[in-house]
Amino acid sequence: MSELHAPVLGWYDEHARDLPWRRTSASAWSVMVSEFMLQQTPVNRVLPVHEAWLERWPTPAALAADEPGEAVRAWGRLGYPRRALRLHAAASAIVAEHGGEVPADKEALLALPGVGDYTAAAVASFAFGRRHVVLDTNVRRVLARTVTGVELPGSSVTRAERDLATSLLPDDEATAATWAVAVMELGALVCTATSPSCHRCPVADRCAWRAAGHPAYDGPARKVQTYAGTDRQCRGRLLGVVRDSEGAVPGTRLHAAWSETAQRERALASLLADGLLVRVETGEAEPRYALP
DNA sequence: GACTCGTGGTT
DNA sequence: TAACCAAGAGT
Repeated sequence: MSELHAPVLGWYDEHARDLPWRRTSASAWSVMVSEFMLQQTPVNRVLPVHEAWLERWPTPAALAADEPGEAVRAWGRLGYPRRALRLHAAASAIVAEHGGEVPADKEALLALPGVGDYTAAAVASFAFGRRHVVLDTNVRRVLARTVTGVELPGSSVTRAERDLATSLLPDDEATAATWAVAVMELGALVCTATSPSCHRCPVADRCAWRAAGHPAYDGPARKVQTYAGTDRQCRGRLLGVVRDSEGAVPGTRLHAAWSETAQRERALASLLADGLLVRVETGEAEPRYALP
């Protein structure tokens, strides 16, 4: 038992947020939906969409029976709308291959569309109490600071990092599952990226980064994600036009949404390639575009 | 590994 | 205010 366990578990017991997907009444499907939505997206923006989603599609079968375009529409402005498409595809796979029940095995979860190492471990751990290393940006930051003594983890997960996380995972299955969510919560609420609240941290007295005097990050420059004027912004603008419309939208509407032709055409082509939009032949000269 | 893929709040 | 960042996945 690491000396980090007891204080972190105790802190979590007292300070954990009451999130819908954490309640004992929450289904594995609720947990899985939350994990898809939380990929690169803050909790506060996920909450209302998650609630509406579960009310409309309480099971994987319910979602699979609906059009993928409806998932894209219900995704709203969460961002990265391909996640909506993948969640729909994952629901279909769960119906086709798992009898409509979210699988509990990490390997089975990993085989689903849109489920990577993090999400597979998170669903197995949070929904089914399985023992897995759940390594997200929060956990990586907490371990980087408390154990390694640096402000921030590197750009990608290293072998050493995974070994460290594995060595800290409690042996007992139930304790391991609670530990996973507790470390994550500590990173989300206290050991935050830009302004950590060390005075509220249960392991501040044994934090290597704090003991070293909070040395600043000195690794390679972290990539800054620009947005204005990018293809991503253009795609978002175009998809938004169709998402907020009743039926198929004529190309002129897209033209009005983004004036630069070359970029608009490129973005439209990529949206069609991703399956986020489909071309609807009208018999007229001008094609229309709709959700799939 | 490096890149792409949305959106909006915070500093 | 421009930069930073938020429970990653897929190519």
